[in-house]
Amino acid sequence: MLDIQLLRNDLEGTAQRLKGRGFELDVARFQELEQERKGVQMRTQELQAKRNQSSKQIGIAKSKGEDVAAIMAEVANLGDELKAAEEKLAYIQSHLNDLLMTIPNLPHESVPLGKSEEDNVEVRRVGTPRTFDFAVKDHVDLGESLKQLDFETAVKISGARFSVMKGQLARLHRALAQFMLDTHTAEHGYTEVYVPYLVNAESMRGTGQLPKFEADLFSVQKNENEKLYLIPTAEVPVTNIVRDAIIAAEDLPLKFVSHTPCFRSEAGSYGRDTRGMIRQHQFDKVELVQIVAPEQSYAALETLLGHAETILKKLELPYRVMALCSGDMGFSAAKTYDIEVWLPAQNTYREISSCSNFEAFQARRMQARYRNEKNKPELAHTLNGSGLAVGRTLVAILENYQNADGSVAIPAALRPYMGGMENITLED
RNA sequence: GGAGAGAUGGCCGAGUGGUCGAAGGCGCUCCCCUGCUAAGGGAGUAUACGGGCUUAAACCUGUAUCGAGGGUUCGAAUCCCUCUCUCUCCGCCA
Repeated sequence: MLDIQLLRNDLEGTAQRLKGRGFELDVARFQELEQERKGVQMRTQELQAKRNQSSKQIGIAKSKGEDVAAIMAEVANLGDELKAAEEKLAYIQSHLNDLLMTIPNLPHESVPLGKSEEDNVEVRRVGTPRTFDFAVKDHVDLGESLKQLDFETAVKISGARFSVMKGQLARLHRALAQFMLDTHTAEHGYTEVYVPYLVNAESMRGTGQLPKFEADLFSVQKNENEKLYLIPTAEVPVTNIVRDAIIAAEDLPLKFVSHTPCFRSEAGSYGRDTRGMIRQHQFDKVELVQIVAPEQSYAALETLLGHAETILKKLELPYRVMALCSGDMGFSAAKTYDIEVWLPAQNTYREISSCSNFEAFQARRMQARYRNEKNKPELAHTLNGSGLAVGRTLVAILENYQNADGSVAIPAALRPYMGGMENITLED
């Protein structure tokens, strides 16, 4: 959520900046609502002040045993107008709030301007894609011929965009998550957290998934009038740890890492990546979350990005870092880097991590604050990044480490998690 | 699932219809005292939003907020209704 003051003070300028990320702010509607709000709010408060004063006088008079009939009569006809004014104010404010909740974050000044993926800027490339002296298979062919990846059974159990893994491959999947968690806790100073996978609507609003993106979420009915949502990323429960909290300055930065499944209905993406594990309704991810003081958030974004990159370096997977352009960033982000891993079978780099600074956008929705030097509560900045998406990392390992005979070498960093095993081989 | 108790500021805790945004304590900030430390004395110390003033802050002023929402009333932390959560006991369960 943007600071409403920003819209009041510089509506045109803000609208212009939002245009840069492809969002058309309804300036006229905001102005209209805001003007109406001002008038109604002033009138409401005026009436409330009058009522409060009269009521106070009634109290004083009664305690002195005086007659209060005159004051009572005076205040009596305030009631209807006050009630109407209060209702109208609530109505206007809820509309203003609805409008505010659907406005995306402003891009940071360092974000390249652009309309789509095409305009993202490559920041660096690390590692060299391996050259193969045989025809590469994609992860689906590899996994299926190893008899450890089974989409047909997944379809039977659940439907499209799910997968079943077995044997060594299932273990490798588990090993990856363990390896990532261990690296971030032992080497990068993150605190591991275990969090709910079902969250309430308030949490989804806090990080920005609601109200705008309900269609992308799975939900379950908790009771007649309450829904719970399956988390699309650990970002939601982990960031909401600090919702409605005031954190002591000395406790910042907070650094959490969490391994969770993620559930996405991905409505609107039908037809994209229908084959394989790239785009699934359910996948595992290790997520990094930081809560920091505002002046530190951009430095924190760089280090968080580095933490995610460390995993790829240790796994010796070639990747590149992209700075997303204004038009390609997510709703809540002020700045985002994507890490893309090399996939030989697709002969291209594919997203495996997304690291963002949200500045105060989520914190404002969540009322997540800390005490600054003046001991005043101030909105914190929130960041997160995948460190990494486990399923896609598995895909990258299969494809990059494949051998001519269809077996797959296990990266050295993972072997301790695989009982010393060096290759994934055919299993029955 | 059954029975009971509860939810008040950063924390503890008083407050059952009126000058209550809320006693008292702890904590914190500033000042005084003290050779240092400890102890002591004094003052201050919620948040959000509106309006005024302002480059901004500070400040002044108003409104709202005592788990959430609704109701009664001129007036609600206090009374009524609904909901949520927490705790205790019982049952069940991994």
